[in-house]
Amino acid sequence: MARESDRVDTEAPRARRADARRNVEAILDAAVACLSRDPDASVVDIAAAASVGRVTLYGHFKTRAELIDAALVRTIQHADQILETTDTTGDPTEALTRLVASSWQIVDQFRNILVAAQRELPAERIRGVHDRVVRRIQSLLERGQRGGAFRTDLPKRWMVTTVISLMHAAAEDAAAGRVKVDQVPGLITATLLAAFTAPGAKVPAARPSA
Amino acid sequence: MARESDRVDTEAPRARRADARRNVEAILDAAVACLSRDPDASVVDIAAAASVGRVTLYGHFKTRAELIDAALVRTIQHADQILETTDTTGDPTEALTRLVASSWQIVDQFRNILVAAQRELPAERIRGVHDRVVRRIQSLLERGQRGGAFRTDLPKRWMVTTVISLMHAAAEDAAAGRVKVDQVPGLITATLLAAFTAPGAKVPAARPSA
DNA sequence: CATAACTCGTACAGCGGCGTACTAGTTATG
DNA sequence: CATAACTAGTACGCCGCTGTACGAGTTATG
Repeated sequence: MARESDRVDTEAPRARRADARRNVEAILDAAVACLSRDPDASVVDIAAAASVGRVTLYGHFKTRAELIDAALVRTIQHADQILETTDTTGDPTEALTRLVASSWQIVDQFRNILVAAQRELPAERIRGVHDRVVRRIQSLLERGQRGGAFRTDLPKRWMVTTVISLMHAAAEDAAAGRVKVDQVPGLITATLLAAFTAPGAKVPAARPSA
Repeated sequence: MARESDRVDTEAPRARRADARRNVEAILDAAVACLSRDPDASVVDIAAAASVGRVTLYGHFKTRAELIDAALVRTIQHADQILETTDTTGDPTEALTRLVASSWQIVDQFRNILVAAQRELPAERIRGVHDRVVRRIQSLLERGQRGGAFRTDLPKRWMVTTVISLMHAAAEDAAAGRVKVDQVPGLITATLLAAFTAPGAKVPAARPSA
């Protein structure tokens, strides 16, 4: 079935007026900001933060779910752009280090958006939206496996899960002040590089990325 | 300040009537069951599941939060009992294997209770309740570090976070059908044993626990 | 068996969020 | 400049959940 929110980059048959487009942007910005602070932020909060009447908001997004979906898509696209500029070629261990450094920043900033989405949107929708970024991780892992840098005795799915879950866990620990933010990427990479080493092989030393 | 729910194993000044105690048990059972299915389960749902009037429920738990707190405590105690019977002596890698096998089952069953608690209860309360079980993991890790089995270049806190987060991630993957339940403990241990190997050292082979 | 403990159902009040009508006003755009 | 697009505000109606009050019935317990 077709979703309205598929028109993310395609445009409606009739061009919308300039101020309308500006408002939609403001609403999405506000949504991202509010939901990042509080995943339970209400439509009222978001409309207020966007300096827009609540009714106006409903003019652009039929329901709260649709709004959150749009905010999620926007965030993911933003993230994907950043990851696009991250060099994932060369030595897989170093590439993983770079990828983790970039990804974690995003995860840390926007994880609450994901929380909001998980409460409002069906699970498969969320997976669908994350497809590109997951694929990015997966293909790096596969390349590392083919080159012998990463172990091949674990399912690829599980390795991806490991990467993602450690980044989220680190974000929570950082938010709770349990670890210092600037040392987080180092912790994640040091852990992942070891975790992805085959039994019997020697664990490579993690090198700082910055 | 003192909490009402501290009277978990201590008893009230006046002994309560037998049927009252039975009802409280039924309510707690129902709460655990309902919240496991849906972390947003309402008081109505829980009362119904316990075959008890909603008002009766309120007679025992002043608020929804108090009920969830009690359900959480009950679950943790139950978990702690199971972990109590798990042998964490001997070779640390094997001990970790056993501990993960036991713990994961619990996490898989009851993670939704934690979700409910996280939405209703203050974070420090949740950490407080988990204290014993976290300590259990931590002391095993420390023992492994002293014996040279586990790396010492990562903060203990982070290693504990890694253990816990992988178990939760695995539980979600299992619930989504992304991995088969019976191979999950193996995946977690294989990953953890490698992750906890020092750079330059060889990763030990994971041995099945069952 | 008498009393206190406990339970039940219904009903009510409050809250906050969601989504919609309606009217009146403003502003971009051809 | 005329029209259509857009916005604002207010005011509803709806819903579900929480917590409380009441009055009457049941049951364990000394």
